[in-house]
Amino acid sequence: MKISQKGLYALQAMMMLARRHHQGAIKIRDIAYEEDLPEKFLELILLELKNARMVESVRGAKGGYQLRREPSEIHLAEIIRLIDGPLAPFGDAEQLRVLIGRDLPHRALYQVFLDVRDAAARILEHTTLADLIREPGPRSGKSKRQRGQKREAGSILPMVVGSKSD
Amino acid sequence: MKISQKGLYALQAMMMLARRHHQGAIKIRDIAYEEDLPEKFLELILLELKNARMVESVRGAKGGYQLRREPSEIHLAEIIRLIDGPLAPFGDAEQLRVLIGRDLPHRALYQVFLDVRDAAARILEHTTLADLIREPGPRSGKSKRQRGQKREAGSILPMVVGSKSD
DNA sequence: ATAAAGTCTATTGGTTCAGTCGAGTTTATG
DNA sequence: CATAAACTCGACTGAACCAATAGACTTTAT
Repeated sequence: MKISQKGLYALQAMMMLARRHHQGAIKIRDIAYEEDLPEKFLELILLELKNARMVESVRGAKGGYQLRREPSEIHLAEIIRLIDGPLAPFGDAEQLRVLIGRDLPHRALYQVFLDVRDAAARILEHTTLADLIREPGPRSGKSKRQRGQKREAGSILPMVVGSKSD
Repeated sequence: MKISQKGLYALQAMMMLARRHHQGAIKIRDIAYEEDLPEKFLELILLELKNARMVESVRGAKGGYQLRREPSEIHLAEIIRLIDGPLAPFGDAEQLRVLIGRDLPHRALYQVFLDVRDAAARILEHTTLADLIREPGPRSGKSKRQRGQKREAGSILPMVVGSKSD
């Protein structure tokens, strides 16, 4: 799964709307300005998010966009699937399961692909916009971890300084 | 990370060479025929794999390609990085670490991206061609799991029949 | 010599990506 | 009720990338 520039913009816009969830409709222009996104392109993205019923629009003067659900009810996987397609690194999960069943010489390979997609899904289907908008800055060393959610797992692991892993 | 058709071809070709690792150089034509890959395109891919020192070529009549290392020493991540780039779903690991350090409003988002790439890396950097070429068919219900390697983890999990997960 | 094989550069047709334009519709407000 | 602010929607574009092909060239076994 590759996240495109458009996908990143969508995620940024949704984070911004989540941060201002209490403030009613936010103008496209304000989102574009604050997140530094191309306005016309953002317009297109918000339209898609609206058709997918993740946000709603208010038309006319004083209009704008707002989330249709609580930030804690919007998972990153939804947004990414909408804009960039399936989470699997090749094809989609259903297709991979078929290939694992039919293509004997390559089934082990497709099983690895499916394992990778499952690992990504486990993360992205459990992380919500609400998870992303707490602790805006690095202040306050210990922030309370609510409900045993994962998060920060990667950053706790010992990290070699010049790892150059990619 | 998205695996392209070209990336899949590369993985298939490498699996085929791993299966015949004992047989010396294999002709491009034979690989193309047996794996059903476009011959001229495969030629290009093998050249790249050669420049990356994963395979070596023998020129002239009786020539062909063969692995340069044992199948158990060739990790899927190497092949995928060569053909399709970094494992991260956006940018690469180094870049993400910089963004996590600098882009405070979005650091949580980039951390999730990094978690996804780490999850993929854990799988793809530990799976080798040797892992893929054992048990060609579904025969022999129990195959010996060597050295506590993961594998098959996904397929053991309870799977809802009509999951439609992507 | 020559046929069989890999090497290498160029090119092509198609698709996706990132983004722009502009005409249209809706609505708050004076 | 005029109008400006805002969303809606379809068309379009240039660049990059993808999958694949073509063809000339070099190397080597026999």
